[in-house]
Amino acid sequence: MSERTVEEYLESIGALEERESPVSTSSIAQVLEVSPASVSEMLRRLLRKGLVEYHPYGGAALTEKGRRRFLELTRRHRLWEVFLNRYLGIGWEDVYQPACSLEHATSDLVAEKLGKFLDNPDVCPHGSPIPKSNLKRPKVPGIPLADLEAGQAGKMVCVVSESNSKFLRYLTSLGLIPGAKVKVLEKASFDGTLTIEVNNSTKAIGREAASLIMVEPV
Amino acid sequence: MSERTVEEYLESIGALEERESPVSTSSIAQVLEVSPASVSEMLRRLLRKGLVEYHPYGGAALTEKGRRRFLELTRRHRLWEVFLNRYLGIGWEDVYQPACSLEHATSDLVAEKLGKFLDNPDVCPHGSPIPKSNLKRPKVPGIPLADLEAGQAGKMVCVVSESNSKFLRYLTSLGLIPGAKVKVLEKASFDGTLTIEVNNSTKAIGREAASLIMVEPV
DNA sequence: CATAAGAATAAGGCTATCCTAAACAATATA
DNA sequence: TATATTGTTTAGGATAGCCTTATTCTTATG
Ligand SMILES: [Mn+2]
Ligand SMILES: [Mn+2]
Ligand SMILES: [Mn+2]
Ligand SMILES: [Mn+2]
Repeated sequence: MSERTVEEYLESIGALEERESPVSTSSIAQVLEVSPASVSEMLRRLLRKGLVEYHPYGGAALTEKGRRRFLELTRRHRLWEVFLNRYLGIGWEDVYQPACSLEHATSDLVAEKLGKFLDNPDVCPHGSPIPKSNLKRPKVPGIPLADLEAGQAGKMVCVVSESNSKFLRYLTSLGLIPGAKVKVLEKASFDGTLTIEVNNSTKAIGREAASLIMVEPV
Repeated sequence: MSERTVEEYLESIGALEERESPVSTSSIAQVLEVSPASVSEMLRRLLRKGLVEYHPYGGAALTEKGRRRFLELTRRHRLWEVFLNRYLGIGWEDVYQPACSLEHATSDLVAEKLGKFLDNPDVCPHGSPIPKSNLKRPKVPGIPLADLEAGQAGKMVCVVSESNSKFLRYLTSLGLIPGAKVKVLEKASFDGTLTIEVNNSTKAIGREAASLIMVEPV
């Protein structure tokens, strides 16, 4: 019985709910790289288990029970990311995949002890908030860097696409890591390409990429 | 596809090979709590994958490839046990189960970094040797405590039944943990029950239990 | 050596998860 | 509003694992 599969579905749905609610079959299919037909089938199964609300052709939403499970998993995922990064020295661009496996192999006891060992950190290496043991849904903070105007400055808080190694390596090369100070020098009115200043050096970044970076304006 | 299942089979077979070679269908069935028929089927599957040698009615043995996979998994399992025990403070009686899940969720990179972080320990919390990265099969050291004669003394090296929490808690209560000095004061000729001295106190232990404790005679 | 007991496999079935192709619903567009 | 496009579900089928029951091997024993 692959409990694992159910958990991956819950995680996708939970993450997608930040942007889209209810969540469409096709979004889930895309994230999980699975056919829409398989998703339909699974949604019926999750409905029977009381993990999602679901009306055919109407999309899905986590129930209270599903949401709790989702936050538990997110907490575990991000705690492992912190461990892998801080203690094993694995770069932020490579922690997502291993954490995505480890999260499913983590008992309540291990999760609790791991949290204590790491001193219950507030954020993962990508800057995303770690749900507390009380399992309140944490607020993703900040606004997209792409939304700043020329002249505005901000402090980077987190990145949205945590599993894309190539993108994260690219950000590292720009000096764009959580906590970095960014100032927008110019914003192309044509396509929104930004000229920014990070660490006293000037860089360019496309609108698409800049929309995945969350900053707190200062 | 549950790679996990294949791995559990390899681990059982590898462990059983210490005592029995080739390994019988029924032993595997017993360890994995699965029907003999299921084992037969799985052995054919492992054969096709080149992980075991297998002749119907003739039992199974790991191939070179299977053995390598087995040692890799054993190494991961025991490294996690060390981590759980040493850093998360989970007792030796409770580390087996979580490690048995984590081992399957451990990439080569994480295994290597974890080994380094832990300083490549030689043994797990139960005293069992941890295969090195070079994957040579380590020798289980010592002889059963049950084989000592009255008057003989030894140093405990490891325990054989690592997943039996109740047994391990019992040993803890006797002061029998790896490294402990034991002296056999008496050995009942009737059923081999031992009277032993550990930590300057006298205890009794049955032959059955004493046969699961490995000691180095001194 | 014949046979009974025990071990292993074969046969037939079940569920979870995935797929493709076909049918159907919702929506956007003319 | 009719129609084309797009999204979703159904139908039908596959595979991995597991089970139970029946059959076939192997081995121990008289
Ligand atoms: Mn995962
Ligand atoms: Mn993260
Ligand atoms: Mn395991
Ligand atoms: Mn151990």
